[in-house]
Amino acid sequence: MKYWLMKSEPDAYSVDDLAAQPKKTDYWDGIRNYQARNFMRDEMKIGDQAFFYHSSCAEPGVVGIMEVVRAAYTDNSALDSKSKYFDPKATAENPRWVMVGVRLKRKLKRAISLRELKTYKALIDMPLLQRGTRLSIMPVTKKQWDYIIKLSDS
DNA sequence: GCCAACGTTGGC
DNA sequence: GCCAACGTTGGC
Repeated sequence: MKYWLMKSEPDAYSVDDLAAQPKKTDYWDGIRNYQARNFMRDEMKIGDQAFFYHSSCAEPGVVGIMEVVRAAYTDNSALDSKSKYFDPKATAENPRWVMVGVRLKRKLKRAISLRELKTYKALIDMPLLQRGTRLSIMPVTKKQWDYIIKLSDS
């Protein structure tokens, strides 16, 4: 089982939006970056755990815990000319983009801000904290995962 | 709103 | 296949 961090802008889709879905389950669409797509397509499996991360907002940080409930499948928003995620180069034969199904397990008892994450030596290697990293989906090690869970629960 | 960093595009 | 131009991300 692997661990992940998935970014979303709360103005567009927040952890509370996911919490409001039936069974707190939804799909994670709109990923238009190859490296992030490849993580979903090649490595994400049912049962994997993922942090819900709020980006581009007043207090960026980790806010929730999700579980992958469906492995990668076609992101049809790429084919929908009315979608904001429309990709003119995507075709039915080669849709290019995939999404996964996710379920919110719970919100963290205490959100862990980016500002706080940066203060811990144990997390120094997280890609999230590396200068210039813009990946919207990135792997998290078990150590980092456990460390953040402990922070939020204590 | 600014801007550094990075990814993608497209002319050559 | 190079690389300049452009668009996007995302923290601040």
